Amino acid sequence: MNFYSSLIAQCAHTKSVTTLRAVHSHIIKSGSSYLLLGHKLIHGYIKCGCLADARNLFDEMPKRHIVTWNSMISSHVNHGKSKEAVELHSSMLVEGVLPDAYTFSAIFKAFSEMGLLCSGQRAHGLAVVLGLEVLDGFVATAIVGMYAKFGKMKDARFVFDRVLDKDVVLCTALIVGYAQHGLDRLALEVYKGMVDRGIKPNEYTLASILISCGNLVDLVNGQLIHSLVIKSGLESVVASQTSLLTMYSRCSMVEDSIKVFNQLAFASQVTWTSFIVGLVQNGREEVAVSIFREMIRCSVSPNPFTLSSVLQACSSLAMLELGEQIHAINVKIGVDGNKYAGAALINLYGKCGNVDKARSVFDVLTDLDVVSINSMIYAFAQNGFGCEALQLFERMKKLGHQPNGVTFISILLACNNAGLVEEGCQIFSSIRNNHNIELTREHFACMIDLLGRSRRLEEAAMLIEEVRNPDVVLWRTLLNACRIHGEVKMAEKIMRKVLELAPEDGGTHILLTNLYASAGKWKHVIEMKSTIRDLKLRKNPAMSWVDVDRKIHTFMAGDLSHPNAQEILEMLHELIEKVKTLGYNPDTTFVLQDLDEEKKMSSLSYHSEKLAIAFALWKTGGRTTSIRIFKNLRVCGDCHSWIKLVSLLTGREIIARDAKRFHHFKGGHCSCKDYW
DNA sequence: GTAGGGTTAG
Repeated sequence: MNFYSSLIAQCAHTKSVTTLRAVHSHIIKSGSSYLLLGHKLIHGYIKCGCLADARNLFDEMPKRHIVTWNSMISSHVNHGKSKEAVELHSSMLVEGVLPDAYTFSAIFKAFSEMGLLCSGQRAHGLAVVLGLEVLDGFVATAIVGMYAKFGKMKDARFVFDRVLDKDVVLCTALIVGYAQHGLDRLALEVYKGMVDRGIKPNEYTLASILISCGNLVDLVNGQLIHSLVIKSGLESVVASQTSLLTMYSRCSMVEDSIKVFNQLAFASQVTWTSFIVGLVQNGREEVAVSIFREMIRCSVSPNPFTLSSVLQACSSLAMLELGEQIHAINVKIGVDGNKYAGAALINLYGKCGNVDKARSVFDVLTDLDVVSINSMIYAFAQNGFGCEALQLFERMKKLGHQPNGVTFISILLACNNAGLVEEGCQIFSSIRNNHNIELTREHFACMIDLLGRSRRLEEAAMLIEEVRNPDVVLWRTLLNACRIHGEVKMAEKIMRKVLELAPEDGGTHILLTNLYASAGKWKHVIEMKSTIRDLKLRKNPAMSWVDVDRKIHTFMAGDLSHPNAQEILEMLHELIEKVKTLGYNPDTTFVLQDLDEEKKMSSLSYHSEKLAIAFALWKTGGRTTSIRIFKNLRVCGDCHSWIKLVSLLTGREIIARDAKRFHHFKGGHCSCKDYW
């Protein structure tokens, strides 16, 4: 018997499973009783990490000791098998074995991981009855940790306060709970209390309290803790360094977080990620991208946190190509079902006009939530896919996800961009009846735009009256609607309002100038232009750019300085003549200058988007099926009808992003259905 | 013969 015992102990120590299994079968053959050796074998299997072997043997045991129950439960919790741990715990109670302090210290974590609050509360009750709740520090910590995970901080605090012999681990558990639920002042208070009582914080405590300092943008305390980290000799501990980085970047001290990162001896996956996250949050996207590349070079694999963050950077920088590479990484490391990385990818593809790709990312997400669904609705909305947005909106409700304020902004934008006026009105009134959603300025802006553009100007104006302190953006939205419908009188009235709010706003002056110009009121145009000059307001020059063979080519209206200007002009004139045979008739009302008809015509021909498209068609020959152009202002009506015909003529898909939205031109039609 | 706490996200 002793011989077997020492053999098992040796196997457990060296973690040699094969030998352990051999010893196990030897014991069976020898006919020895399991009563004593079985427990030893189970512990051996657990030490080797073979929970399945341990469980099989455990189930065969005629009598099971509390120590073995505890080991079985805690090892399952530690291996992320909380479901099995909870089941074991129930069978233990059914067999009439009372839990002890060891059982409790393990089982509460399993309850919180399984989201079983009621079971946790029942177990807490039992711990009270057995007198183990606050007398044993381990048990108290486990209970505090469980309530903290459920966000029940009052319950956590209630248990904490009654523990007489508090130690650093118990205090840290409470601090972490507060920090993770935004109760950072309470976290600091507990921290101060523990220090006053002479309990020395360790790396776990400092890592958490730094996060609270960051959340509070409390640089003073943050720096104080930083010096404590150094004094305690914890500089080489990764977690405290990670928290330091995060603290500095939340306090907008990017340079300090870069300094911490550069001084690190070792960076874990989480450290790299935290650094990248901080850089993106502080608008340092380029640096974030280069750090990400370095992380990959150092063979540190990214996780969904990293990927979603660097994808955000790609979105801001419109780096579609890098985004596509990251998409490939998502698939490769098997996180393409992750909602965080997925939502970031959907945002990127949506922003770059690739709705099909956004949709294919969305379709493989495993765990949908409101935010990831919102991303997809927004991608549809941005690109004028109104019906698809509405369908998804219906589906989300059927799946039991409550739409939030962002959902409604996206869905109203979808209605707006697709000209779905009635649907938009219906949804808007449904938000009014839904008391869970607070109507914001953005909802009103969308609705005013929708009504205004469909010529329901009075209704739009009434809506503005409902907004408390309406801002320039709202008035300007209405002003733009007046411009579209040539409502000069109303526009002048609104103009006065706008100039009260923002007397030197350039955009407003330009809007009114354009309105006068399209109504042919050239006298007023001249007056406005001199006002604009006096105010030193400059209109942004119209500009388009196109990415051909990974190089960006920029075009300004009438600007023929491109090295290939000759070829571009030839292509442009050829296109114009060809689309004329398809019915294109240059519409000079879009020329906002008082020129004669012929000059107007040539000014129209050299709009920046026409130049960019002509260039892309010439440069790519027949190589690509789609062309993507970007414009800083809105695409004009003449160019819009011209591009539609060019898409028909050349059989290419032309995707244009203007200042407001996407236009997908294909086979002579545009996704905006001529409503924008 | 067993046990408790940490850092990254729209």
